[in-house]
Amino acid sequence: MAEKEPASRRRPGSLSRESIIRASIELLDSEGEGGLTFPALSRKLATGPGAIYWHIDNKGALLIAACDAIVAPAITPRRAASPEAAIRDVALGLFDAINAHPWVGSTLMRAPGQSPAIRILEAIGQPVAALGVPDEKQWSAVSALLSYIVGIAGQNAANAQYARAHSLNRLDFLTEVSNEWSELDSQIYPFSSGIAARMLTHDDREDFMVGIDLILSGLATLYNL
Amino acid sequence: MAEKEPASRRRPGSLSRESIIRASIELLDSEGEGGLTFPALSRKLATGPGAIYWHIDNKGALLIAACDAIVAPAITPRRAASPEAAIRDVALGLFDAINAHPWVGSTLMRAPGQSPAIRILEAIGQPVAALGVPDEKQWSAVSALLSYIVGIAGQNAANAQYARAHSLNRLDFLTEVSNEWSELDSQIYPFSSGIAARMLTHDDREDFMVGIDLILSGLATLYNL
DNA sequence: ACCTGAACACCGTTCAAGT
DNA sequence: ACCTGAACACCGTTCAAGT
Repeated sequence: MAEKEPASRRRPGSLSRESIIRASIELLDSEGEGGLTFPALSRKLATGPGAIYWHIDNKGALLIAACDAIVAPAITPRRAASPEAAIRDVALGLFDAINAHPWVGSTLMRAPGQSPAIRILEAIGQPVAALGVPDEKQWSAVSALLSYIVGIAGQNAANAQYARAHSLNRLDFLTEVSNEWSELDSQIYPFSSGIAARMLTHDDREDFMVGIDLILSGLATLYNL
Repeated sequence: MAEKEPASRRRPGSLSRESIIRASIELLDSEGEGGLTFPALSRKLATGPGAIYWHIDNKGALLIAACDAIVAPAITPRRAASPEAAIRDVALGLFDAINAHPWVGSTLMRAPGQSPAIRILEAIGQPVAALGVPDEKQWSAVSALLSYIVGIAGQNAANAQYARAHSLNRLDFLTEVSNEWSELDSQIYPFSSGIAARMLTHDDREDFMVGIDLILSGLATLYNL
């Protein structure tokens, strides 16, 4: 029992990759995207920036690791009734996770091909294949779903970021957007000015799922599923 | 003819909002997303940072203005044969513009509700309405298309950014991604490791249009168009 | 092996001073 | 009205020195 920990005795709460990631997530959640800085992280961990660099490569890698720690549990597959249901589960799990941690949205967007994105690719790819989409069409189908999800994620993140920066709650934010749009010249922007009112009452989560359903429906039609 | 210019005689090539935006675009195109800095911009314009701040609010606004200058001409509506064709025109115009100016992708993503995004909303909203999508479903339909486009845009930007940072051309970049994916454990990542080979030959532009067609097809099915 | 913290290079923004 | 450029606050990263 003297050497349970790998080759070292460390003061309790000492640094580790995991503790750094945990502290980063807390900082990002409480302070927003701009909250993760090395000074702030060093303070929170009661250490110097150099110590952090011993455990991680750089800030980008830290962000991706933090993102991965949120994404992975959000998309763990439940037993779903059908491939469509599995895809909806993954999508909803991600949407809710990103809603709770908006910074995940912008990180996800800036890190295609990295491990969080690959997890999602896989979680969507398997049910898309099970759906019966022809082999050579699977990539474009999965890519469309992934891009759509990431697009929503990024915009939600940007909206949350804006609202935070101006310390607006959701309703105030929506009211502001709605007012701006309704003031657009209705000759030049008939659609945007006309849709402004609906901004106030729309449900992000429902709208998100409509997009998923549109793509799933398109897959069924185009490939006779 | 003495007072053609508004209330001032300026040395040729003097500062103006337009000249600043033009220089910014040149910098972003030639140096990538990180290329737009006030030191670099000041040097290019042979002035000091303070002078630039006389004409623009801050860096964010400058990025959005530069983005807008690319987006606006990219989506000017041609006479299209059908609403579907109009939507495809807008989507392709944007895709090509973002391909030529990858930084537009990440800027677009970070500025929802701003003028570049509203232009796109309008350019897609009008044909979606003309398509016959019921009034109360138009927002979710347009939002889905917009999010998909923005999602693709952001990922393309991130990929271009990565390739530039590692000075890889497109083929080298794809090869690297393909190799990474093919080395994934095929027990845990059957889809991703299986699709790796296709990475090398896929056509971004075609895949992008498949996504648009999936959504359009979904609209036709769900709303009996 | 792991941590400390000063130092470096760089950046966005401000502002008193000029014309 | 418009420009100059020094100064400020802040940040990511490095590294010689410690334990």
